[in-house]
Amino acid sequence: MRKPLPADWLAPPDLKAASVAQREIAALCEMEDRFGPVRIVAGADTSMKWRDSRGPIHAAIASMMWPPRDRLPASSITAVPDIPYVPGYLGFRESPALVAAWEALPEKPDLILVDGHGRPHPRRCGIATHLGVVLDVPTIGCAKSLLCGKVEGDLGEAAGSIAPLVDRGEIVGVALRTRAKCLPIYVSTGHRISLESAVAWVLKLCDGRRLPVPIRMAHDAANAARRAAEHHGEA
DNA sequence: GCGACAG
DNA sequence: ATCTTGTCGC
Repeated sequence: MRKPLPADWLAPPDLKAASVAQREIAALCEMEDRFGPVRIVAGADTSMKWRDSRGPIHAAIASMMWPPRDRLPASSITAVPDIPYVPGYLGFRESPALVAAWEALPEKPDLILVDGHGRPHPRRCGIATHLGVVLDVPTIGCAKSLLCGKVEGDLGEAAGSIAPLVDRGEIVGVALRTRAKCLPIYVSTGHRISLESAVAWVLKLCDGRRLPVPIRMAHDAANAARRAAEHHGEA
């Protein structure tokens, strides 16, 4: 059994305490491969009303069997976050709902691709790292834009091209051209996986798309949950 | 002090 | 973070 989670890791009283929690989580983040055979791979994402940073969010985790890629029923839940969106604190806004979605899953995934950064974060604790350490599950961060750091060198035009993402002298991730003639995505270690393995998994799961299929699946499931809630007269 | 800022 | 329609390129 694991040690019980510090309350501040998911519900700190203020952003000061949140920053302390992020440094604690970052210290426990593992950037080496530590997982067995992957039988189920998942994507995690949330949806909300446009520009409504205070209302409810809809979190979803969508899984597929690996390697046959058969999709499993997604787990989605609706909850009101403790905080609005604040750059650098996304984990505290979305992780509690994603943890609830995880707990509702009949079969737990062996690897989760998270919509957002892992290591490329001011305190090295993006949502992918946050969720990975809290759940003690291997996670990969996949973001569509930068929070911090800069891409070094030139990114090739071909699909599969990578360029290091450096922040304060540290390689925290890579810009990855998952598809020719598309903007790159930013891939990073979330927890219990190396950057090299993270890139390999993302490429395997993109299937001609800019974003990995599991993330797209989670995105669709979260949107479906939001529309279902709106259809019931909420918000 | 100023600017930048995942979702 | 969302939504819609048309349009363009491979």
